[in-house]
Amino acid sequence: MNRSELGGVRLQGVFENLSDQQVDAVLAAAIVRRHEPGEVVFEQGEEASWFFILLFGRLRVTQVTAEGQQVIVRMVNPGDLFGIAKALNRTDYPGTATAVSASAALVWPMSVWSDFVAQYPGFAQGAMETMGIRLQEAHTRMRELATEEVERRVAHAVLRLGNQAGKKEKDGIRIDFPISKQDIAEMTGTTLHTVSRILTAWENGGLVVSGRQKLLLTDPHRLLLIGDGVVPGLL
Amino acid sequence: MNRSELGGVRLQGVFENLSDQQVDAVLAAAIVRRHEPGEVVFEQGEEASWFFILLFGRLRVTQVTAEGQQVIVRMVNPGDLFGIAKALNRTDYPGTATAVSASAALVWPMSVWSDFVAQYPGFAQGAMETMGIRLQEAHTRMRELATEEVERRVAHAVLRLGNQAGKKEKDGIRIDFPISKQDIAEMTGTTLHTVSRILTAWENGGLVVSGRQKLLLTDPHRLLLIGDGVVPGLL
DNA sequence: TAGTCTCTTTGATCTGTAGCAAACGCAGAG
DNA sequence: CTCTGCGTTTGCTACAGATCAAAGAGACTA
Repeated sequence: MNRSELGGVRLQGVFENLSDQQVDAVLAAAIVRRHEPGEVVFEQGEEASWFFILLFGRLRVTQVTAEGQQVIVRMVNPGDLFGIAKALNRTDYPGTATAVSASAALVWPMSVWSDFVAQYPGFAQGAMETMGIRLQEAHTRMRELATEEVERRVAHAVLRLGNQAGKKEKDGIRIDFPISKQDIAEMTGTTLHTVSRILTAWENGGLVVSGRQKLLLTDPHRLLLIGDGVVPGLL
Repeated sequence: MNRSELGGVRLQGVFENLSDQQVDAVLAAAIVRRHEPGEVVFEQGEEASWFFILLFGRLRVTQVTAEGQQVIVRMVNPGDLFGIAKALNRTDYPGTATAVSASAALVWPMSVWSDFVAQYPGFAQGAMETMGIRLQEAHTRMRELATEEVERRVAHAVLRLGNQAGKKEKDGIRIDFPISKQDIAEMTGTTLHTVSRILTAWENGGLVVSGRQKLLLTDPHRLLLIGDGVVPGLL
């Protein structure tokens, strides 16, 4: 087994440039934590005492506005480094991480962060890479929110979900964790009502099959066309 | 003079942990480039051959969507590291940087990036800090775009401009570079028409004085209250 | 000083999407 | 198997803000 993997999970490059002994040392400093669906891994504003790599399962990272509206910042997928407040120069977590399916993560005390950065060049590099990816995703979503109408944003959102957490089935791509209309609304800056209307229109058009917390993309290609505005949209 | 400054400009921590000799070596590898208002420093999609630190002036970083709509991703202020495509693992620039006032920047060939990262721990650290700040800003704007109505977003945008590029005058805070309604619209995901209406309402309420590419914040405190939704807004 | 260009203002209309309200239906609990 | 709750659907209404249109006003140019 390649040491930059663990149980078949690619660890987002963080261990890429480490020797086997180094990987062992890093892993020795970690503990494993399991979380059931709905469990909170860490909470917005809480002191950032730990950072994590997700081994399996799925997390949702949210922020709440001053008025109490929730926004889903991103989903955390297996192999992802998360809870890295230190990389943002913060002492508290800027968001709340909640398990949406049964999950397990490697956990390190934040106190070892600086050591890891100092001792393992590949670690700092991996962390930077993670941030680069997130920054580009954030810019993409900013652009979408600023310029696209709701239906296109929803199309892009479900396609992203399909890429990150899609399980290929014979009749389409199934989103691999329970996802509600409310969730999709919080990813796209709209309401669950509008999401519901859009998805029923898509279902009638044969683009998706959606049920209670379930979503199957039956025609990703046409969804992409809608997302990119090449094609009018069904609502 | 502190070596982490240059001409009084704080260089965003990038040189923070370097010795004087190291700073000299880094500076020796740089050239200086000047740009007049309207000049393009680098263009979206272009091969990323250089990275920069702004010495003085002001730049606007934009992205254009497939449909040709422009979005202002951020403003670049003196001391800021920018054009760091390498940190995003990219070979091209993801956006276009345009000078909005007479500017000068230190310029390094991108080929030295890896050397700097390898040789100067403080450099990597500074780059990471830069990305951390940008990531948080991007999340803030995502949240705003997803949850706030236009007037509040515009309030937040002009306050940000005031903080980054505000010159204190006796009757308020002047935005230190030419800024059009169109610009503000592209920062907030709206149209110049709506921005114009909002600003005239604010001007009537004594919150700002706005002219052709000019903006003076006369009551930042009330603007903050509007931005945070504590107070209704004037439109 | 007139002329032109670009940025800005303002009015009138149109519409996408939020908000409200209520019914529906699947899924787990007892 | 029924009860209960939460996620969902759907109709109706309201309005923020986009769009369309056109005039106004600084600022630079000849």
